[in-house]
Amino acid sequence: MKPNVTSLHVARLAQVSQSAVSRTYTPGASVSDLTRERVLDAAQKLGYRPNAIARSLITKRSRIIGVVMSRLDNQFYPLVLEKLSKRLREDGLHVLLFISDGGESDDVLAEILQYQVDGIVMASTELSSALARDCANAGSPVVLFNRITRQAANESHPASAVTSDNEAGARMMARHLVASGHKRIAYIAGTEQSSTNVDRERGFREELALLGKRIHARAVGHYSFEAAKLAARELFSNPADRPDAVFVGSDHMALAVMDVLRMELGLRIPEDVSVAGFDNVPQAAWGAYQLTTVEQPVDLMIEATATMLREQLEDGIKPHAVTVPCTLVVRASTRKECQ
Amino acid sequence: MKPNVTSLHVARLAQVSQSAVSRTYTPGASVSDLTRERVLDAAQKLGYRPNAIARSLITKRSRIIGVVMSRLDNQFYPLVLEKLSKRLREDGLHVLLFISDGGESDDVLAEILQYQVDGIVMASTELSSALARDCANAGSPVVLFNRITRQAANESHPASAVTSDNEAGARMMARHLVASGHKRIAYIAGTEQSSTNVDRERGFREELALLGKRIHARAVGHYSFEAAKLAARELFSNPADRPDAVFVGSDHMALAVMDVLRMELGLRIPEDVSVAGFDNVPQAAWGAYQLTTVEQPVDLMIEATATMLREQLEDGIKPHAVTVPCTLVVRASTRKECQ
DNA sequence: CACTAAACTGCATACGAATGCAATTATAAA
DNA sequence: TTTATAATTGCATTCGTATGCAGTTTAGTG
Repeated sequence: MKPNVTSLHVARLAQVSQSAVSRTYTPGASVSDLTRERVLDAAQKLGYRPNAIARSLITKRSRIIGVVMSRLDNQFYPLVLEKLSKRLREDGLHVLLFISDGGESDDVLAEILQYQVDGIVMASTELSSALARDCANAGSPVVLFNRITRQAANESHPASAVTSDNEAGARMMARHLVASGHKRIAYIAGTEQSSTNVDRERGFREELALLGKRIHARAVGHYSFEAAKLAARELFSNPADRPDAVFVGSDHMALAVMDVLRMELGLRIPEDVSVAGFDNVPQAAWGAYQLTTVEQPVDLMIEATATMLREQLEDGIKPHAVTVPCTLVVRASTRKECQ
Repeated sequence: MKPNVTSLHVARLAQVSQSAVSRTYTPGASVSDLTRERVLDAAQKLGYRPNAIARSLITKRSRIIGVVMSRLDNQFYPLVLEKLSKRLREDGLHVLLFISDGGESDDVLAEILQYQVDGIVMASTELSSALARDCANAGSPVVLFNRITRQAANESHPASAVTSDNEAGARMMARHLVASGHKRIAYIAGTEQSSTNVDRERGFREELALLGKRIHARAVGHYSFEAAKLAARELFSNPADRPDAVFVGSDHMALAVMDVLRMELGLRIPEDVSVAGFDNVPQAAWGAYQLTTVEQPVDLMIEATATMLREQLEDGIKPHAVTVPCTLVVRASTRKECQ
């Protein structure tokens, strides 16, 4: 049923050795043009394709990168995935995808490691020290994407990290909101212990403090659409003390917040309340939202990820952390002047 | 640096043969409890993980499914990907992801086949006959997801297909729009030669005909956000002959259309024009859009895909086509009564 | 207690390609 | 033309695990 054609079959037809066939498909190996031609000819006739599995077994390189994600409902991540996949393909790498909702990340990692992946990109969970050690032992470089652990910055820690400058981004937003005259500025957090949230909240809080302000009200949205709706209802339940601006920890949540403010509470944006987010997902630019936000430079982050993987794979460079700059994107969801 | 621990190392430590180690990790193999325990013990100590690559080489099962996607910007697909990945994992299968923008699907397929995948899910392109043959020769069942070829329905063709009943869905929408009194009904097509568009457009056209109506105006949006905007501008450029409803070939495009109608043309939805889509992506339910649409039952489609793969893998069942029913989801973007 | 069946174990080999090594051939230098 | 050198080639082995086979132990039965 599946009479796999192997390099040996090709070799026989081409009247050369199996080695010659192998060398034909190994860039940089020593084969004469004549031999190569005969091999390719025979391969063509037989419909031969080198078996990547067998190759991996002996080279100890699978050319597979394990990518762990959760929350593909937040458009930020599908875009990352798309670009990452394309970018890695340029380096001859392929993506083995795992969707993990958090809890079972240990199992997921075990499965990934079985496939002898050349590297791992984690865009879902923080990496526990135990897991990081496992990966290091397995010889698989790990890149944390859009998250960082305290240890990752530390040279001795075996995981790299790529993040945008979340703290600086949040500071920009703080300045923007204050400069446009907002007085009662609220914050809706993502997952509280996540590094992105910690950094964004810290930057926001500290910059407000520098400007003589403070976070007027706060709720937690866990980076989830539904939880963000609840958070919005909570923050705006008391009309007497309603925020005049709310900085939301991610666009995904911010869009949910806007829906609640407008549809449920009948508030106008930005006249009654300004809303700002973080990420700059495509929907933030949609006409009905026009969300002011902080852009995370996905392309740069992807490039950094790919570079880091390659460096660690080929040059044995030590894991380290890379941070790329954010940009403020002002749209119509925050008002310019405010009295 | 990467002193891979193999079954042989475990065997030595556990004082058993390598076979015993292998059998411990092979469900259904014959090992005594004592032996298994010793093996697991030793494995634990050494941090052993079976090498999936080596296993695949000999079993000729990689437990990898190649998934080809494009357009992750259309939220429908990330959700499919997420659910598919989770569902396949339940069957012990993993997803090797490829993003293809169309043209290079031949190359992509070649790379996929090198990994000896157990099956392929194509959610990007139609499958050319040549490629289908390649896959069949390689022994990899192919499931076309949300697309179908004429031949796929044919028993002799080597590719399966999972689709929703696009034609019936479009018919529902035609009835809905006519029943609510719309007179000048436009259609914005997706990629014209795609099976989804062909089926949707046919169903829509034919049902309108049954109701004594016809498509009043038509443009093409290529399933792209930007192209849909152009299409909307084109259709609504002449105020004298403006459609009073537009059925858009996908939600992704429909949302773009709504933006143009409201932001650029100052039209009210649904008072001035009704808009309807297809897919029922999460954003369709968002407050600012509330898009009437036809729901494609993703869960059923995923289940059908997983089942089909398993059947073809394990039971050698022939490829075939599965169609699951759609549902009309009426929201606020289409008006109820119209005079 | 004897005897058959079942469960278990280890040996040896296979999966398909890559690669060090030695042998051979082609090329360049003298 | 001769010799030194580089390029090419095939042989044999290796990667880590699964599995048929034959031998051994255990359990089951009368």
